[in-house]
Amino acid sequence: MTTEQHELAKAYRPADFEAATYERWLAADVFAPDGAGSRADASKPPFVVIQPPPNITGALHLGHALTSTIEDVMIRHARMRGHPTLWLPGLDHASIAAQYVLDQIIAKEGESRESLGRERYLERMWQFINATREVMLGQQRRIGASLDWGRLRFTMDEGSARAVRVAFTRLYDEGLAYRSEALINWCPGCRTSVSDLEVIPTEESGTLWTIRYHLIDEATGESSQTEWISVATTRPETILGDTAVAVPPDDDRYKALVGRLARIPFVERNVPIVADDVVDPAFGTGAVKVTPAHDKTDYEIGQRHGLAMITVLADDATINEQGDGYVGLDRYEARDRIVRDLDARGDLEATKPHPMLIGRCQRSNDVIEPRLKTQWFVRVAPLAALSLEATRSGRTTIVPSRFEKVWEHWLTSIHDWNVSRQLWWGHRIPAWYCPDGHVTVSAEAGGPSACGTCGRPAGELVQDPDIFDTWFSSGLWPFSTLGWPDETEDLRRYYPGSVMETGYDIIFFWVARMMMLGIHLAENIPFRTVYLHGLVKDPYGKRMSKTKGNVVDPLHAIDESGADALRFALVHGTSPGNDQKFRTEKLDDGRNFANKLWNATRFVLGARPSWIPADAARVAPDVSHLGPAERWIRSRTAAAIQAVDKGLAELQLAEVTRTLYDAIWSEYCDWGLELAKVRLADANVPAAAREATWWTLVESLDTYLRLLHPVMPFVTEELWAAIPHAAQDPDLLIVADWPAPGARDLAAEADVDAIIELVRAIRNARAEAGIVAASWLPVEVAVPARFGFAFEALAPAIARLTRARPLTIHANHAALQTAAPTGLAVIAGDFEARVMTAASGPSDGDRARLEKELAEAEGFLAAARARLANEGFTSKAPAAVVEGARAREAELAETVGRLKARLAG
RNA sequence: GGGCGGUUAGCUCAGUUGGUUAGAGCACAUGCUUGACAUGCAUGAGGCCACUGGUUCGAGUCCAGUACCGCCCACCA
Repeated sequence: MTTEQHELAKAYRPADFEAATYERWLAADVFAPDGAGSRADASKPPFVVIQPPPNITGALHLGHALTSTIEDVMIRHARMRGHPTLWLPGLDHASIAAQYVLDQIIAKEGESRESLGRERYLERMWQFINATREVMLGQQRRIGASLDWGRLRFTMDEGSARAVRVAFTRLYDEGLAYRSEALINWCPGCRTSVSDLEVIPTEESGTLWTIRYHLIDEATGESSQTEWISVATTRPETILGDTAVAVPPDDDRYKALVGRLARIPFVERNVPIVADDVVDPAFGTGAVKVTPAHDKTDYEIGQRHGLAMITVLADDATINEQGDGYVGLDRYEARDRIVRDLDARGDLEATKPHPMLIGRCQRSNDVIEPRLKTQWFVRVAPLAALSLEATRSGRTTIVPSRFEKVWEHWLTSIHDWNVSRQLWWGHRIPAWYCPDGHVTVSAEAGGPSACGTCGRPAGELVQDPDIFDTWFSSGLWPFSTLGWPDETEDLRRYYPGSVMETGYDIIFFWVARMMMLGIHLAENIPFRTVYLHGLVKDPYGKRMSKTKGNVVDPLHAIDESGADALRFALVHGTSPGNDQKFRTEKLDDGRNFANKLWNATRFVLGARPSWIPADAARVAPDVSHLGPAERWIRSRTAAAIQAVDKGLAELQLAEVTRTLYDAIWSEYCDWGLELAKVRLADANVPAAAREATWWTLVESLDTYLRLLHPVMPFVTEELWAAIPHAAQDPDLLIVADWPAPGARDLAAEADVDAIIELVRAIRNARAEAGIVAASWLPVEVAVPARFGFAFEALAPAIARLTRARPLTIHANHAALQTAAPTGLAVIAGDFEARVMTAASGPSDGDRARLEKELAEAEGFLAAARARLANEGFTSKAPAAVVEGARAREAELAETVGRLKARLAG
């Protein structure tokens, strides 16, 4: 195989290659599990990630970028491990959200839903989404998402449409979907019903009015002027629909009134006084007006007591013909008028401010009105039970597990799902009504040929004008995208999915619905793992929103810092289920890291021993020529592989970036390259050894690029193309093999770590003493026998890093003291050194540093001794811990002794 | 009203099953154009781990409670 010699630019400029790199992946056809460039091992189980299809309403935000990145990390990792991977792209038609956006757009053009009419409105919608579609898909490509574009799906395409029809028909036939009049949440702004989940309880200051309902005199049948019952309400306009007054069952104040009648003002209706447990005697007057058609609790009271249910609001939240005297008034105008009129009648007893929760529409923010409507519902209890069984049995696990509690609670107290919406953009409910009122539900694309009950021809049937809740089609996503209801090869192979990844904010909207519908309709759980990420918040912990103006545009971030930097920033800050605060400085960290890696690679390429050809194929370093530094590098790389594997297995992705950032920057670059640099340039080192050093650098770099690829795919692909490859390597890193775990070399790690500590200590002494950084000074070091070999091997590098000239080695401390009675004293672990300054004896600054070190060491020593003096510790702590404490004590005592000796001398 | 999460350096966050001296990045201070990298290098300063009590030889870590912040759920009109 020929290695494509890729010239590396001097500076890291992501904009110069990211787009081209993505094109190379596309051209190689590596995203699809069965693509031409796939190196998947068909015998391995497929790895399927289910992506929440973003709403086709416009631009993607940071939350989308986070989702795409996390999923791409999972997919790329699985792909490199040789699994056939499926990550299916898609878009959601987002019926209510899309209509809301489009309504605002056409409003600016002076149009409205009504002025356009259904057909033209829908044409306009297609026009709109055709424009946003490419923009949104382009954004996903820019972030590097390796989605299988050949399988792109849209929730309004025919595949989804058919799945919706079949799913609903099946539910209907099984009695799990039904049409009924019930109290639903009505949004006057959107002119549609919405589900309970779409109602946002909002803390607001309202008013609590206490009003009088006069009792009916049992003798005369007339409204009494002396007897009344006082009720408290926050919504006086609903008086018009009152059909009872409810009191607590055993309340002495009201016992005698139960069974009597009260007169509702304005509409002059006589209603019963009933006793009901739900009434709290401590709230308000202890008596409550009952409006069954406009309040959830009242509705239940109404059902229990067989009360009339009178709807007084029209679809636009004005008072309808039931509200005698107030017809046509807006609900709030009617409220004001009614309060005034009550006051005028002398029936307004009290007015006081009242903090309360008001339900607002998630989309339009309009105040939701509960009201009676005939709607389609899905009976979810049996489906919820199946979903609970799936998580309880562990067939599906939720990460993080604390969300299982939330899941349990919601699914055990779930209400039937109102699936019909009085909107236009969406899947039409496949129900037809004949003039006799028969209902025919049909999965046929063209509708039923005749009424299923009486046989009237199709021409006489009228289809339900309503459409489905967006989440109904989203709920079918894991299987509708694989060809369901047909028993396709894809469905067999890729269902259930491996991981369903999304934000915790749509656990009920989407995750629970997929689970319920998947288990029932596709007859298996839709996914084995639910991974929930947190929300991306602004630097102050507030939700990002356009109205707040605190949004960070992912594309802008990519323009500024590169897609890899954005991905790094997002992954670095994420942990399962937890929100992250995002500040743009985080992008700098990612970009700087990529830049560091870029330059490290340039260094390694430039440090190639001249006799190795530039296009040489990769060879493993000759182990017989490895020095301590090389062994250390390899061992640290092996440690990184372990840590990264662990992080990925546990879905602790921030652990992965942390590990790699430290390993690459603080270990490989700061010490690995610095130590190797000297050896590579040292003419005294045999060629074979220098060769081994270089191949070690290449080998570790190669491993780090592979490990980092899932998180930072662009820069790693670009850099990988420039380094030597092994014969079995593919052309592209994206399909290269994931690194195999290697063995640690703890002896080498211990040696080099100790030497690093010495180098740091010498630098510190020099800096504290104010020695000019560039000056070279003689350094004398006492090297304990056990470090002898490693120290000698690394001596040239140590000399360079400490600016020691010459660097003289002594066999023991006594020899050092004799040879170098003066100079800056450096005591680091078992090493002791002297930096020979011109001055003789410890200077004041030197003395201060040593005294500080002594005080510190003495403090630790005292603590160690106290611990060991504690009989409880020595008898109860594990032997290894006690042993460690003893060793620690000895070491500290040694250090203290040497510091004291130095200060005395 | 019920439940969940958070509280560790100025800021953003790590901290494995309790065990030597609590870490990182950014910001800060000082000094460096050291032939990969100033998007950098070196060195340093900076923490009563929210509070109270308990368990333990030993607590940032486990338990109970408190405070504050955030979120979810819920039929006080």
